[in-house]
Amino acid sequence: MSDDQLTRTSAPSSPSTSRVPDKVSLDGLEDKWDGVWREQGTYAFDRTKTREQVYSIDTPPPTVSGSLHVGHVFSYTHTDVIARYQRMRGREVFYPMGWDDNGLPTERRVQNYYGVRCDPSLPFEEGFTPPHEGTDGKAVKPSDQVAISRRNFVDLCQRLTVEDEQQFEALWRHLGLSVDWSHHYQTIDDRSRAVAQRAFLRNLARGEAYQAEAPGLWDVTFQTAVAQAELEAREYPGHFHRVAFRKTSDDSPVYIETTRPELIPAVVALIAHPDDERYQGLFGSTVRDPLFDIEIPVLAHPAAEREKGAGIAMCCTFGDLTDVQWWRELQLPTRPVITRDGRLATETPGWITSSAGQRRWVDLAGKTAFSARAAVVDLLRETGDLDGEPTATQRMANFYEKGDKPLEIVTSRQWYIRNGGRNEGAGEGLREKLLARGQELDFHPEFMRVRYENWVGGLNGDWLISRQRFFGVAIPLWYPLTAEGEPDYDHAIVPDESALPVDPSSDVPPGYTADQRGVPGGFIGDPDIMDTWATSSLTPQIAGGWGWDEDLYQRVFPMDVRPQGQDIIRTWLFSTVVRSHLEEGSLPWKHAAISGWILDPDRKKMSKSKGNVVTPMGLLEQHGSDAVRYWAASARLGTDAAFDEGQMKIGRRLAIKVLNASKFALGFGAVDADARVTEPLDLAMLAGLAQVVDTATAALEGYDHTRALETTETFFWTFCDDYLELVKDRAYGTEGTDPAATASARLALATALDTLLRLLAPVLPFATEEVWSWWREGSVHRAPWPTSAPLREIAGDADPATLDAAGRALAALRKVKSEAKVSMRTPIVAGTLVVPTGEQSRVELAWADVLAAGRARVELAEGGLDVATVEGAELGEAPPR
RNA sequence: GGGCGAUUGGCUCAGUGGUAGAGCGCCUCGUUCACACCGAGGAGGUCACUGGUUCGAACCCAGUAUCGCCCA
Repeated sequence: MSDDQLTRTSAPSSPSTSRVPDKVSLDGLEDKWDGVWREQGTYAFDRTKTREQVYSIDTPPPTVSGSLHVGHVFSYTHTDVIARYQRMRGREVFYPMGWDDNGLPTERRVQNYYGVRCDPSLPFEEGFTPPHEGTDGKAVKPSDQVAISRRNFVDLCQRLTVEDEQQFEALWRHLGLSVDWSHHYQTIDDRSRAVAQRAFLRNLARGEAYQAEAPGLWDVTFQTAVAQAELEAREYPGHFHRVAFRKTSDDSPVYIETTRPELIPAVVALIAHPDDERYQGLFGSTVRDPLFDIEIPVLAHPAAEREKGAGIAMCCTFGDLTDVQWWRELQLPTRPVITRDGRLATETPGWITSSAGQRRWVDLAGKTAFSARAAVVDLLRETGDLDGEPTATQRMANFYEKGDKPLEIVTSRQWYIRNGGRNEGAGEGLREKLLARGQELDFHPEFMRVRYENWVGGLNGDWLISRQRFFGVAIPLWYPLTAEGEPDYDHAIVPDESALPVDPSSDVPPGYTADQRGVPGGFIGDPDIMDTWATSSLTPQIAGGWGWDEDLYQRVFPMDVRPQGQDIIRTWLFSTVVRSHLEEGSLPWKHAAISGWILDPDRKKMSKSKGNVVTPMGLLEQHGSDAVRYWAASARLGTDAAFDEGQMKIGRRLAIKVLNASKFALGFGAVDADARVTEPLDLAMLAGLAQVVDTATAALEGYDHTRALETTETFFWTFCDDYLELVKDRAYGTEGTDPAATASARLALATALDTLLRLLAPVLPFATEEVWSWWREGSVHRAPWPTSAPLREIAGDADPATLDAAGRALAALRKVKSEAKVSMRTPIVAGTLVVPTGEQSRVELAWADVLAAGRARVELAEGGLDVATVEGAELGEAPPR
């Protein structure tokens, strides 16, 4: 530590040559340094630090049952650059890693990997052995899957995710993420489940969680309710069917157009726009449907689209969300025909009373929506009420993001959490408060804020959190059973917080005994689990120890930054803001750092389904982790980046350059203790470096790692190509060189290197650490971030332009040789170097170095040209090798 | 349909009012003791388009086109 303090405020201590290797290489640095960092606890979080001293990161927990792809490497590198910078700035960085192993992706992966499926009605089987251990990615057909109990299934989920997590950790370590691996969590582990359940119970106690029997979006494939945040609107092919309804008064036809004729038995009204002149006479009258003799009113509502189809719509239970709106606002009856498996009910609905209608229903009962549609069309052809042929159309339909059938709308009892989507009860004014939270949050880049605002502004309901799945965090409630054996949902039984996590399907609620489960007068557990976001929205609380390590929690919450992708602003970011607002009355973090997409060379988003994903580990091994990190760090937050292996090669080149230039700069042995930087060129270089330090620091403070890297990199290449060449002879102490000038060069080299290594450390942790180990104690990643003050102290009023001018002068000398097609070792024995007007005095300051580096004996003059040139150059003989 | 972002040399991208930049690629040359996973030099662009503001526009304003994304 004292060594670090020394380097920060004064010239670096003397480099020792003993540890500079003869041959340098990037190969093997990842394993070498990961091992050292692990052993020395380089990234261990010191929990004695106070909140002001801590920089805390709410790391995205990757979905462990998926596979990591290049996009993960990309965005996680952005976070790590921030983490490393903040650590060097002196903040104690809280950088945990979580695994998201809760939810449908894990369920599906377990089904495929082990060849099983969950049947909650089955009993637990001790010592169960699954039929498969990995199926090479091939899905086992559902009919061949072995049905097992929920507990057996969950056991397999946890078994598999442990294996996946090991692979993920290995990749992150290889990439060099400076995570404290002792702080890790799984979204399905006991603590996460306890946090999710505790937060839910507190929402419940404050009235922010409520249950409702309401129409909701339902996926018939997965047989679960779906929240607004999980919707995806997609084009879906269908047909418009022009169907005649009959006026009750005179049997004359009223034509409607529908894409879902199978819902005719669920019709509750025909609805047109109140201003639509065509239907003024019909409002208030009734019509009958053509097949089932259901009498329905014709009503007016402004949501009816006049331009669409016939301008009058069939309102059913429920074809789309507009139907739900009409049902609610016009207080229409409920006539559900679609069941939760997506089929029409088997029993004849009570509202179909005519014998003809009942006969027709028999043709439809139990059919899928798709088959029923065909059957209805046949019936309409028979009765002659289908006008013309159905015409093809593309309509927008709502899909569950992981599903491939359009969502149905079914009525069910579900739990909701207030999120500002309904302005009532505990949700009153909530939307505005959450919009204000969005204003409070620093988005990087700033324009990502509008995605948050668009989403919050467009919410049309509260957050539905119940999911009818098996693997997840259970809703921690039981319901008393009445004497008739019916659940009393209004008097939910809650567990004590100290008992969390609970599993209502096996745990017994307070005040009951196990044998009362399912018995009249006894109890029943809520069978559902929570939406995965209901847990993931609490990652700051989970990672921070909310409820089980309050001491830690108060040191890290609210966190400093949430890094994440732009695609989940509406889900993860928003839901986390909601939970933190409800629970803590604050934002969960100060900053949101939003990474862009990785695009393949055709500018398409890279994804597994497109088959263009590259394996991250292979990439790291091929190019080296520093190289891949360089590519990632070259892309700014919020900006999509091309997958560009060329950029990785440039990164590799830079990392190798760091090793080689360091070898040179450190290769002169110890610098005398009384050495001073005195030569104008050396002072100018350090003055330029001071500017770079300021620019890079300001950029990183503003979450602009790209600018920091670019500035540092540009300077570093000038340092290598010009400065090193210019001072080489002097640094070597070539015969006739003033020893003080030699000492000046050597000290300046060491000073600059010390600073450059620290500037590059966040992006190139392996190469910089390797070099640091040659001549420094401890880790560069725990060294202080450089400041410009000590550099300026040395450089005084030196002008960085001196180095630029000297570099251009040297280039002019090189050009002479290049155009003469001779070796750079060839001397220039005569001529005049003419530099642009005003530059002569600068070049003079470094004239001896310029002549030495250019192997030149020429005069110096200035003239009107804007580039330095050599006039009357005479070349000598290249010295023999 | 509304919104956000992008459009600069073959490629990937910097550049927010003052004479167009970098790297890669390309061409030419060079085994110099830090570096051939190298070095040096060079060629290459009417800054998507149309108007406007300004002494001056890649940059500001209005509109158009194309691409990507978000929301309906």
